[in-house]
Amino acid sequence: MIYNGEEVLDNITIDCTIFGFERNRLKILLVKRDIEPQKGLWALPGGWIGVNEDLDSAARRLLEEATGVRDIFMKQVACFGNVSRFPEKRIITISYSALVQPKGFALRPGPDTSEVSWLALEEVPQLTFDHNEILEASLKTLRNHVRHYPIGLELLPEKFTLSQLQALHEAIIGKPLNKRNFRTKIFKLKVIRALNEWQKEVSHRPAQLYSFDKDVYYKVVADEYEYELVI
Amino acid sequence: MIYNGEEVLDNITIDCTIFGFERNRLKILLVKRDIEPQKGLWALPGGWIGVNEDLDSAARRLLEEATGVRDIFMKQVACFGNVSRFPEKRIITISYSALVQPKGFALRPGPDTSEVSWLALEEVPQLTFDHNEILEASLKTLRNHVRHYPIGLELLPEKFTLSQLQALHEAIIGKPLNKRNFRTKIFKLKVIRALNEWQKEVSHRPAQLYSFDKDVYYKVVADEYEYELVI
DNA sequence: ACAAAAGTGTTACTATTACACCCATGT
DNA sequence: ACATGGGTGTAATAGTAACACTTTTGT
Repeated sequence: MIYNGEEVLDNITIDCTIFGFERNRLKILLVKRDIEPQKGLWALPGGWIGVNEDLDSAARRLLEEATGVRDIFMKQVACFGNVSRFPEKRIITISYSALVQPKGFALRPGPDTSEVSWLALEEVPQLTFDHNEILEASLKTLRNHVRHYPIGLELLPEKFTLSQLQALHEAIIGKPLNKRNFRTKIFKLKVIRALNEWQKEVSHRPAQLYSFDKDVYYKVVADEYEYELVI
Repeated sequence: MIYNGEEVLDNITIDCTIFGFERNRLKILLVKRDIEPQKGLWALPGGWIGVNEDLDSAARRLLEEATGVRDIFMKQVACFGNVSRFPEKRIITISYSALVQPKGFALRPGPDTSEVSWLALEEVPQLTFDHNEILEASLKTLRNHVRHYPIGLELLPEKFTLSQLQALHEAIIGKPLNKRNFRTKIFKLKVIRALNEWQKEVSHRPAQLYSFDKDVYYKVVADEYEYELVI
């Protein structure tokens, strides 16, 4: 099949669930579909895979074309391919997901989309096809991840306060955490480093700023590989 | 594309990584490929997806056709689709995985396979295409699972000893565990129940037999959903 | 009596939880 | 002075890790 001048696989697509964190809310990057079917509905950004394109590269290209968001590290989440998920023909969709800081990207709609925007998780409307399900799956994966691994390097600014980090965790898991105990836990992991800097111009005691220690962070995240029995 | 009289998608396949546990060794269900290309090499069981078949159903059907193993619960693991992974044309493979007790199944090769067998993990040879990678991915997922959730209901006989359960954990994570502490941990989870029965005809003190409490087991495994922050 | 594997007691240490409290800033 | 969040102390409880020891069977 030819699409926008390129030869693409005609029965497989990629869709991306991009999470952002802004003003203490978890957000999702969505596009407004500008072609039939389901024109006008919001959708996860994605599209067709080129015949000579690896899956990860296709995901990167498609995300950039549809939204302008580029150079981020996405991970495969799952594959959706039931017979009835798509109205006209059998299409199998591979979903990818990533975490980013919305502030860092200039959004720009692609050829098939009229709008691109970050929507707060609680305000996500009905999406095209089975995209709500795909989003749910990514969210579940993210929530599972945050239980066992540190998070935030991709979602927070370079320098952040402990309250921001806590708010991020709370936004993801959807419930409040105890300040004292949250801090103890985070410090124990040694993934963040206190800076000699403080918040400015806030009408309360300024919070100290922290940064992730990237070496430690990546090592801890990667110990998906060093197994102890936790259960 | 028509395959064995059925219309199938011509660029997507499913392959299954089935883990078994026997004589304290982790085993993999493999088939010997009997068609070109790569005839004679061992492979993960799988095949083409029917045009009117959901992914999960296709996985079940394909596993049964290729090996005789049926009625087991498989889970999707990942999707492999790089351009060069398959020699002749672009094929995308969705991998599924499950845990079973080898004893329970009569193996029977399918139309394209000359042999079916359980091979110990350490003895898995070079497989067709990128099947070694697919197996690695499933193994990694299994190892990750066993860190956080109880395991064994599908892999052990109805009644088992604590040493068997420990050996299973050791086989999966690949290192020895302390008996005392393993037991304390397992009991704390409340997923197993002591029976009023003991091993027979062993030349040492007979071990007590246990069973999984299925209700509790499934509840604990399913609390993928009840998030506390563990990190 | 001995080998082999099953099974238990105990202790030092670390982590978790739940509170209560103090601190620094802008208005 | 006070509201607002930032930040700390502490004590009871629970979980972890390591090691030594006892028990029950067949030979």
